[in-house]
Amino acid sequence: MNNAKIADQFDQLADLLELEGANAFRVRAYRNASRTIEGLSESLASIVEDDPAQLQELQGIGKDLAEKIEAILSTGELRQLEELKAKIPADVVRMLRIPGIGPKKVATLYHDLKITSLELLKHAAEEGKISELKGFGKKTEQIILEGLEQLEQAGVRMYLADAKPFVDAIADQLRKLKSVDQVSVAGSVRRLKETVGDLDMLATADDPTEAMDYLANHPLTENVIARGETKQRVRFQPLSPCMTPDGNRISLEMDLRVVPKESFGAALQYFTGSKEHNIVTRRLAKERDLKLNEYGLFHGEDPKAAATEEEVYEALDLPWIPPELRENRREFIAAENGRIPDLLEVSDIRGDLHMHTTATDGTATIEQMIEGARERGHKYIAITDHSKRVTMANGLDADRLRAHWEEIRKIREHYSDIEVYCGIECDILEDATLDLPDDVLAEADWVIAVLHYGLKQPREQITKRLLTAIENPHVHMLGHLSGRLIGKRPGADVDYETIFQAAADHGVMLELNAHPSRLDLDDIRAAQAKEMGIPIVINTDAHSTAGFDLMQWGVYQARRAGLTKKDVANTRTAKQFLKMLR
DNA sequence: GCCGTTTTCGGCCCGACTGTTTTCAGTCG
Repeated sequence: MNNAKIADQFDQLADLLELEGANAFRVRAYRNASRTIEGLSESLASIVEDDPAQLQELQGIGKDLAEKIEAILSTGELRQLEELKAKIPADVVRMLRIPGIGPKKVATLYHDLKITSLELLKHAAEEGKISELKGFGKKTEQIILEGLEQLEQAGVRMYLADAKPFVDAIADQLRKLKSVDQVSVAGSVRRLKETVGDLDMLATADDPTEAMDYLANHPLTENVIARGETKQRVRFQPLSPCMTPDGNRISLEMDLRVVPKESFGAALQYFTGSKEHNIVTRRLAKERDLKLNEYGLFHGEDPKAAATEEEVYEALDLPWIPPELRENRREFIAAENGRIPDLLEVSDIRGDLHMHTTATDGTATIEQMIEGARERGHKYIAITDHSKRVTMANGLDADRLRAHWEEIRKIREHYSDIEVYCGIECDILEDATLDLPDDVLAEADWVIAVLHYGLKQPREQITKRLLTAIENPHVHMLGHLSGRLIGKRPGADVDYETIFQAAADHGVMLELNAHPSRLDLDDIRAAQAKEMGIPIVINTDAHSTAGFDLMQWGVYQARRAGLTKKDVANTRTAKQFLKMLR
């Protein structure tokens, strides 16, 4: 039973309690606990094994929830959850996912109309039975019918890499409007989350009409969902490309908020979120007898801070907190201790240590890759083509690999301003052996060990395979660790705690693969690796020279993990980097 | 259900917008 599953049980219980009309703060307690658990770097199982009393030291976990965690760990389930699941049909919980419909309305539909499935809900709406209920009307019926259509899409998120250029472009367009003063992207895009659900935009203007009209009439806008004095929500036409692995197009929605100039900082702080972060900032305001909202920080009617984020945080006795860290994980503790990290920048990266050439599945030659890396200012690179098991990519056996390295050695003679290492992306086979013999690996400057096949093997076997690689003295780094893709296709089931401990013990580095759909090391795990002192390497896995440009997405992920220049190995000079190798 | 320089009770962030209302509850972020 891992942390994610326990967190999920608490989330499910929160949904069900909400439907039961439980105290809203009790529901929130479960959701808070779930979030705390998700953000934990240590597993609950090992905490309990160590000392169960430590559970109650976790944020938002008291006596009751600590007992529930222990019960889940020992019995594999949560009794209250099983009881409520038996009582309330799963489709009733699914109804909560319909936008505009919440727990109160779902409970009414369930209790008064005995609607127990999505099918019954559809029929009831079509027959006009829902609008007869008190508190419901024709419009609600319409919302339900439309919502049912979109239920498949609900909760679908888009890659940051797809969303960000789009939102940035809209921001630029809004900036050109006469009446608009400042514009900033906000929400999860500003926080650089790896995937985003909807888009948030903030503008300042004395009169919001022009900005709102512009967005409402934008060629990519499908329809306006809501429009008020200061806030407008629109749905865009389905964009391509989109994030779903099966190629579904998704419609994005954007909130545009327009506030007066003098409120820009407070509004940006509010609109950037996260919601959990804001709950804390507002509580901190309250403790100081102040009130924080999107218009400013007020003492009674007196504005204390509003124009910039910096002054809002300062008035709360906090340093400015980078948006990437605003998740109410550890940023407030860090801020109080003056330990907000100086986050990694793209320009800090000096080398890229994972790339392919025409020798296997790359589209550029060795020379072209070296030239491309030089153009981007890299001081060192490793050419790491595939090993033979990856037949699809024309993987290299020992003989071809040695010839390939010989060629690299010849070519690198011509470059004095960039170091080029002879590397290999060596597969860890299903039987927990490596795809190339030790004597070949020993000749390499740089060895990446990766899983490509047998990702569905049980956790024990996957973990054993990774341990084999870590224990091989020639392996320097574990490459895209889990094969994880964002979206529907799950990665391998890995015992991260064991792997990280072994990597720390053996001096093996971990890769943060910068490909936007394959950010293998998520921010929580990257933070954990940092805590354990394991060097992280951010690579692009470039298959062409254009592939080098993916580096920023890995850096964004690293920033969310709170990583600094010091935590990332390939910010070092070539000489320092080589020294770090075991 | 959690939490405590208002610590074992009584709080728990705050405002915009919509739909169904006649002053507000529900939902959302």
